[in-house]
Amino acid sequence: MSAHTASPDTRDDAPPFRYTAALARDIELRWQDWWSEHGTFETPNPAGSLADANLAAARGDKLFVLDMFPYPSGAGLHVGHPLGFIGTDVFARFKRMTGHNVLHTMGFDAFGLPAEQYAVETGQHPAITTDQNITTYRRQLRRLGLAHDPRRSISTTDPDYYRWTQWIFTQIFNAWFDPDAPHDDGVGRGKARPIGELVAEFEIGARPTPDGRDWHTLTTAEQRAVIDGYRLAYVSDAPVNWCPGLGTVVANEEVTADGRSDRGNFPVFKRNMRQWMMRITAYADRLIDDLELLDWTDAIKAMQRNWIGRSEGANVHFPITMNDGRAGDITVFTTRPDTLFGATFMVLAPEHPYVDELTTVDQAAAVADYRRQAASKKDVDRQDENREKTGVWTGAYATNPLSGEQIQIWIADYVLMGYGTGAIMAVPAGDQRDFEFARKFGLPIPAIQEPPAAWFGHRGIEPTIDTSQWPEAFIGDGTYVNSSNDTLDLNGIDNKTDGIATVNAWLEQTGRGEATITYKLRDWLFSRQRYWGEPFPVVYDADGYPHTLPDSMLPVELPETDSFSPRTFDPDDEFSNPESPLDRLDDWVTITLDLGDGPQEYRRDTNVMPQWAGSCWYQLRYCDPSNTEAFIDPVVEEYWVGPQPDARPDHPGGVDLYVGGVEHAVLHLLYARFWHKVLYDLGHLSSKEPYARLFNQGYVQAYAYTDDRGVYVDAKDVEERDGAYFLGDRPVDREYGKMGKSLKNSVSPDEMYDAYGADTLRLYEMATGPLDASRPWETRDVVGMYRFLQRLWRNLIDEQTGECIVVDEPLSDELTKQLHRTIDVVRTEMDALRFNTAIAKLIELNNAVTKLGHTPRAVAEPLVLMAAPLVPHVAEELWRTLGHDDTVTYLPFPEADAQYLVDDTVEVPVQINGKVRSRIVVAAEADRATMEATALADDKVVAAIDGAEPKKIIVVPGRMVNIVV
RNA sequence: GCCCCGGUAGCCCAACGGCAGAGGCAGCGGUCUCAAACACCGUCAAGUGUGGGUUCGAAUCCCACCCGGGGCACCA
Repeated sequence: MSAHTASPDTRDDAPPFRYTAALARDIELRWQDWWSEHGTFETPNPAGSLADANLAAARGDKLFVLDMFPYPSGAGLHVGHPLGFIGTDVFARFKRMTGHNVLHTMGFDAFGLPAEQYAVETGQHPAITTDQNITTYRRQLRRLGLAHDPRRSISTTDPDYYRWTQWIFTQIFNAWFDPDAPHDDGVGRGKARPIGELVAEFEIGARPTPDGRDWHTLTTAEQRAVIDGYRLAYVSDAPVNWCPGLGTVVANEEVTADGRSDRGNFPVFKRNMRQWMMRITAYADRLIDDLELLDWTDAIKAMQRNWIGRSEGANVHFPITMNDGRAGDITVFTTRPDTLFGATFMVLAPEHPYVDELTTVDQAAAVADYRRQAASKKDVDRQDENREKTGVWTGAYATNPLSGEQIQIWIADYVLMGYGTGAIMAVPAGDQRDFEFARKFGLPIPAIQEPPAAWFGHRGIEPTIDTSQWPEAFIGDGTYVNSSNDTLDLNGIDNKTDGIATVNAWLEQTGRGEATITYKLRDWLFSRQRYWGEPFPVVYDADGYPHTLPDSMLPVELPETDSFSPRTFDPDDEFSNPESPLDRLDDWVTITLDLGDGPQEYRRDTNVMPQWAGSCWYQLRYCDPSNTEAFIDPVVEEYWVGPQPDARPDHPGGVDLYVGGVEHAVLHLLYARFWHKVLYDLGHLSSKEPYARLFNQGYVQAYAYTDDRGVYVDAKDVEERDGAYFLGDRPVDREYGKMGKSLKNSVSPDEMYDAYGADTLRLYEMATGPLDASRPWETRDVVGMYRFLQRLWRNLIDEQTGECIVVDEPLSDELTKQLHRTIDVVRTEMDALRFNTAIAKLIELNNAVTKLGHTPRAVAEPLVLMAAPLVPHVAEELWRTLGHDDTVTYLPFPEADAQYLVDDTVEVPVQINGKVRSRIVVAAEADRATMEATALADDKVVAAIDGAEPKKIIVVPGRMVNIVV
């Protein structure tokens, strides 16, 4: 529907000074140059290289507005990308005009898989493609007229930037998590401390070594091993997600629900490998608890809570006897210790280490067979909920610690080794999976709670504790039955909370178990076997122990090489092995350094960091981009992102407004919060959270079309005929989805600049709906905003001569009122990011001016100033035309005079029985009695009531009257 | 299955529990034009997804359900 994007004014007889696309282009390019030359959007800092403390104070209160870090894609921008960028720009510009020192800039998240994949596809070095893409992005963003401070724009690929990413890594590596350390604010415990303090505790014997030996009797290597086991960044040999199709391992957060990589959609396999991990699990509680301090949507908070998956319950020890006669116990994790009396069997994951030691001779063949089957299944398949339950008995028994009964030990693949302890107690009466399993294998299902009558009612059965009558397990609050032993009695308790507390106390008292918490969150797999990322600032000594490099040796620059392509494999080749491109660079890998013990030969780490590393702290660098002494000056940090106790006593600090899509809920947003908290704990930051307020913008969606093979075709080439859609002669099917490359439904902003100009595009994107709503792109609707700008222009400028035609005459009372009401609403709506309603009010005011036939200066000037955040170029031009010579950027936003916001008289509806039957005009401050009397005297009301006696009369002063008859 | 978000005119969207309409698109009629496009002026348009409930009064609050979008899911 390329025809739609042609400019509406293609004729050649347009008035010479009409606001056309060509004129808009001229104005926009001119002002963009002017802003650059004058450094209009440069924002002063309180200290450091960008300091101008006086100017900062003059600008007003600080405000940090941030867009999610864009990846500069090779395809350039489409009109969906800038939705959030324009929103933050309008907000930031508005706030500048209401007395704020606003920090707003944009850099590039240019390391990582997408950038590298693009380079591999195009056969060019990623450094080249990345530079090109950033250049394209900068051009397209500049063309939008975004008021960014260009001095603060950074790229994660700049050595000056990743020097500090590497420095932060060394901070994390050289730190450990002390679960007992009190927080700085005195509330709660658990924080990161420098690793040196741990060493000191071992040395003076304040902390016992893991195996109890005296620290000083350990060999140096043993001491290293102990210390490394505490670090927040550590090398671990554990199950990781190996993705042969990408040639690298990836984090849990990068694996989709169906077991594939979120980049490239390749299969992912669980494999034991030696990899760098980040101990994010240590922060699980704080990452959940501090969500309370954040002004984020409930949806995002829920996603983070869900991902961290904190689950409170108890570990319970079930005594067993091994095949060799040794006594032991199997520990299970349960969230329902109150149902322990109903545990009639136990299920181990097939991989559980005790299986061999428990399986009886009779069952050995069946168990071996089952384990083989389970091993051949992928995790994804094992987790398909609809699968029929399978499992085999090991032949062994455990003792239920509460009932004392002997219960069978089974293995089944619905129990996962990676969660809890890899073993469960099965309570078939109280857990649906266990219920199904017990039914299938004929295991006992004793009732341990009596469900409420309603439960039976819903299922159409009579209340009974004979579970053979039950269609499913009962989960909820019910009165306990069959739940007592000599020292514990739950019978009669009617709710879970009390039941759980009672059992937990008994477990701890008797040593049979203890209350505990488990998490779904795993440690963050941090190394990638790729080229295009930050090298680890790590070398290994002759004994294989890792050392971080001192600050003076940073950055570790990514070595130049032409063989940057990773070794990738058949995506299904599970048993392939990663090969990092840096491994091939022998000259680089081997290095002689003096790390304090004299020159020695070391081997560099050849992994690179994941894409998410650079985005964990970029907003801090925006604050202080050229600091060579620190990643951020503490004074600057406190100014821009420090806590604001005036706003609320427990304000955590962080960016004032962060706008981006919802897709980073458990990736970037979780990792960034984690790094921020570590840096806070180590005393480098005053803020404990990176993003105080998060706003999720909607997506721009568009129709997409598939041909008869189901392949997407270019939406631009599709035509509509008689309600059907065709590509040439071939009919195509219409779909609808997020604009982008994959659906081939992108519209480029360049097309919009050519047809209408950037101001129209900005206005259209903001007018189509509230910022958090997804909306369809309709190119043919854009013209509405273009017409508005043309009318605004025509109200101020003669289209034939280009002269300013505003007149100096007083405003009518009516227009004065409308102006002040508009100001009032526009201020409120812009402040709340509801630009669509602000725009509607401006159009209304402009339409009123149009009707006047001439434009008084007293309305023209505030109209231009109010439009300025939305359409900055044309606003600057009109402001010039009005005879001023300053930029509108820092002019005060118009203020409404309260006296014009109230009416002397109001028209209010009169309802009879809730239906509007008439309207009356009363004084605005008329009291109830006056309104009631006026209403009852109204002709239509008299007629409607028809002599009936009102039963009740409701009067809302200034609003309405309702007469009930 | 569970958790979020949303369903108002042909379309996109407004509406402190109080007159369903601010704005835009499309449609229709007109002005301009040889004609058209552009521009301008005017105009039409739904009773708010469905069913209950609370209330003097419900798009708005509550309950159940339907539809669309997003997230999570043998998590013990």
